[in-house]
Amino acid sequence: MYFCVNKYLMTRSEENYIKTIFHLGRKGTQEVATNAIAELMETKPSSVTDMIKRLSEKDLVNYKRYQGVSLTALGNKTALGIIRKHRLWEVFLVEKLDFSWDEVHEVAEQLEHIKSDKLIDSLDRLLAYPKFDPHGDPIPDKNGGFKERDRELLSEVPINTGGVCVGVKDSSATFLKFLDKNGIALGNQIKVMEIEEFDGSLNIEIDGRKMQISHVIASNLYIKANDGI
Amino acid sequence: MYFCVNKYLMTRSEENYIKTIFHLGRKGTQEVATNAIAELMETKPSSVTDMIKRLSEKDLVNYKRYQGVSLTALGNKTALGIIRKHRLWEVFLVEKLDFSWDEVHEVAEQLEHIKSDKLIDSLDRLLAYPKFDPHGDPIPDKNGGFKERDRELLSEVPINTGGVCVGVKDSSATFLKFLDKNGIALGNQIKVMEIEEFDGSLNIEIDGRKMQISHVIASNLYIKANDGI
DNA sequence: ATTATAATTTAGGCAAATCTAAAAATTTGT
DNA sequence: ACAAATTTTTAGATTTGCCTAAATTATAAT
Repeated sequence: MYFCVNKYLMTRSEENYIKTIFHLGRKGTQEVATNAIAELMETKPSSVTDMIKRLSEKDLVNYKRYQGVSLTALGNKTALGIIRKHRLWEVFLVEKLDFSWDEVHEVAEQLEHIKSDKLIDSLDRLLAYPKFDPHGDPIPDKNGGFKERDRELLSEVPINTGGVCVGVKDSSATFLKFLDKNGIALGNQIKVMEIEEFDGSLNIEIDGRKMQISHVIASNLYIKANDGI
Repeated sequence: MYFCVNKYLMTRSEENYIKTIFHLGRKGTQEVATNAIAELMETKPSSVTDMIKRLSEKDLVNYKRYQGVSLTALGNKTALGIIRKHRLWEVFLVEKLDFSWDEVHEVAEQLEHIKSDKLIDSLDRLLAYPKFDPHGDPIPDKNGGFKERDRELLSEVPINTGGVCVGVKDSSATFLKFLDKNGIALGNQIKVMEIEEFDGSLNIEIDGRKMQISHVIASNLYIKANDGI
């Protein structure tokens, strides 16, 4: 068993690398490329190599030169701890401090590095143990466990499918503000009425109101299909 | 007027130095000594000198070699901003997350460096604009204004004086736990019954209950004298 | 299969924030 | 007032985390 010896010894930067490697590792199942990390973190590949070596020393990642990198069990647990904190803080900001969902990310990026088990567990309790963050992403529990919700991209479902909007794939402020402007929010009932062959845009009915959205938009919205359809 | 150009460009370490210089500057009205800063921050005088030069470059402190250091108007405003954040977070931890008053300091030391005006102003609102933190220290408002509450050390008041316990001078966990163990808390009515000549210890009546406390304890408790006594 | 291209790593350097050891300035004691 | 003690600063080194430029390895193309 791991005793998280280094849990409180990690620097901010190390934590950010672990988080990034976790996110990139989700997509493909294979090793994460140095360049991919560098691009996402807006840093240089050489800096990434430096850091990977340090993380490797600490047994947070598996690393062989030129072969990419992957999280160890300890690294994975660490990542889930950071993501838990990030998402709980996001819920706090929206629920308790009236932030909008496009404002939370930046502040949560700072708050996720605060080190105190008691703090985060108390926050969890204050928020009544939420299962999802404001963008519909699942919040790991204190042991790092979480289940991906059963959901599909709106762009992937057939005509006449309806469901509840439960999440966004792109959670950039730009996209979220666009959704606000167009009255699209989590919890809305969405039904696909028609798909335009020409450009893939969709005619949808959202909470009774008809509108047209581009394929790009649809491919960034998750819905949970209604039962029995 | 200052436009706080550097407000969001300050490092954690710089902020900690500014805070320390502020606290040391309160006591005596004169310049703060390098050694005093080093001792309080548990660092070496040479490190302090280095940092002071950097702070001086940024116009946060007045500095002349060998002459000690003092905050500029900008430095003072910066310090008050950090203290505001620290104390608001302490209130949050106690009021919303059920921390005890001896547990808040460590976590608040981390939270005080989070950079977001919206965050701290919303927090202020959530907490209903508290005027004092859990140790009875005043919380600066968003412009840095605050008034020291009218209060006296219990050790300084004459026999038969009574008042409400409104603060502690030493807010170390050790002292606070001692107070908890002995049932002394902010809000208690305290009256000085007798002062022992030999060692300066005090017989007091606290919320109706009689007890004896040492001079050291009394010199770390603030009371607000009852009106009309 | 060999070359061209792309990805990754190494080498060497820089800034922040710290340290130790030594030098310089100030303060104190008599 | 002058030597001794104390305080403060300088000089030079270290660690983290980043950079650029050059070298190395892997991958893709013909």
